[in-house]
Amino acid sequence: MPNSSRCWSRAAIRKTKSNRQKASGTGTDFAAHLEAWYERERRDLPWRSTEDPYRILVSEVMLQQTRAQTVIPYYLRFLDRFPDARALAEAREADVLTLWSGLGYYARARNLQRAARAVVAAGAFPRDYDRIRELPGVGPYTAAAVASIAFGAPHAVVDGNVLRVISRVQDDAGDIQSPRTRARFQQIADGWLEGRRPGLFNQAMMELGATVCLPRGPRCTVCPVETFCQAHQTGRQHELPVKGGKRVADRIHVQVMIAVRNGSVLLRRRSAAETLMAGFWELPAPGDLPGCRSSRVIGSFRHSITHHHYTITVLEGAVPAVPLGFHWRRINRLAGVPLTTITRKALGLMASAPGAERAVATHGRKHG
DNA sequence: AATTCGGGGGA
DNA sequence: TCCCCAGAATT
Repeated sequence: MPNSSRCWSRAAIRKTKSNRQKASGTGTDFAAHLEAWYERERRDLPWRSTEDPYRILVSEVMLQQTRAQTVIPYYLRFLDRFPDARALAEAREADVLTLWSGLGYYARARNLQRAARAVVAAGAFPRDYDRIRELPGVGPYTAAAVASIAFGAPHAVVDGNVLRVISRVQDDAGDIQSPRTRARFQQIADGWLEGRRPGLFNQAMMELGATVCLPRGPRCTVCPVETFCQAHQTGRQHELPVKGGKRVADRIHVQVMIAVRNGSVLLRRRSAAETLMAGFWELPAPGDLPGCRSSRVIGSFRHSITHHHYTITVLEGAVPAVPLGFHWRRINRLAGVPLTTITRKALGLMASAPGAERAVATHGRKHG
C-alpha cells in the first residue's frame, strides 16, 4: 500500500471505495446475486402472494418489531375479517383491538384503522412515498416498504435486518442506534437499489438478514453474497453490528383478583384517557375493591413489558358490591373482548384450576 | 436525542 | 436471562 494512502481522510477513502464499486459494477453484482438467491430460497409468507397495497400495509404494520412467524396467524385472521380498507374503516375499534390482542404495540391497531379511514376518504390508496408516509402509524420504513413492494417506487427499506447486513458487508462499526449511522446506511442501501426492482431488492435484503445474516451465528457458509462481505473477509462478522445504549429492567410485584358470580367475572375497561392500552379490559387489584374478601391464592406468573418486569399474584375473591367503573362480563363471551395479556394469562390460570400448580409451572417458576 | 410501547422466541 | 424482532410517535 502506498505511503500516501495514510494521509487520506475517512471520507476520501469511503468515496474512493464507492467509486471503485460503481466503476466495476460491484454494487450491481451484489444485488444480482442477492436477488437470484432470494427468488430461489425465499420463504412462502402469506403477504408475498398479493400486490394489494392495503394488504401489504397491514402486513408491514404487523411486522413492526414483530417476527414473521408470530404475525402469520394474526395476519390471516385480520384480513379474513377486514378484507379491504373500507371494512377496516367501518369496523368498531373494539373488534379491531380484539383481533390484535396478544400482538402488542396496540397503537399500531388504532393507527392502522385511522389509515384505512384516510384511504377511504381519499378515494384511493396513495401511490407515492411522501403521501404513504403521511398515513398514521407509517414511518420511513413502512412507507418505503409499501411504496416499493406495492408500487415499485425506488426507496430502500432500512430495518433491523438491513442495518445488520450493511454493517457487515461494509465492515462498518458505526453505532446503529445513532441517526448518523442510519443516514449513512440509508444512502448505501439506496445506492445498491439503483437500477434494480425495488420491491424485490428490499425483500431480498430483509430475507437475508432474517434467515442467513443472523444477529448471533451468521450462516456465512450458505450466504449468497459472502464474497462481497468485508466483515467476513476480516473475520469480524460476529462483532457487528455495534449497538449502544443498554437499560436495566425494574421489578414490579402486583396482585389481581378474580371475582366470579353467576358465570361472570368482574372487569374494568381502561378509559380512553389512559396512555397505556386504552380500551382494553383488565382484572381489578384488591385495592380497587373496598370490602372485598380474598379466599385463596390461585397462583402467580411473570410478565415482561419492555423494561418492566412484573410478577403477578392471582387471588380468588368475592365483592359485596360492584365498585364504580367495574362491570360483570360473561366468561363464555370473553373471546369477543379485548383483554390485556396479564388478564388473559390470569384467567387462563383460573381456567386450568385445580391444575393451577401445573399452569404456573409452565411459566417456569412458582411465586408466593 | 432519548423514551416508550408488548409480546414471543431463541441461545 | 438477555437479546432481537420487516419501527413509530412523543417528549
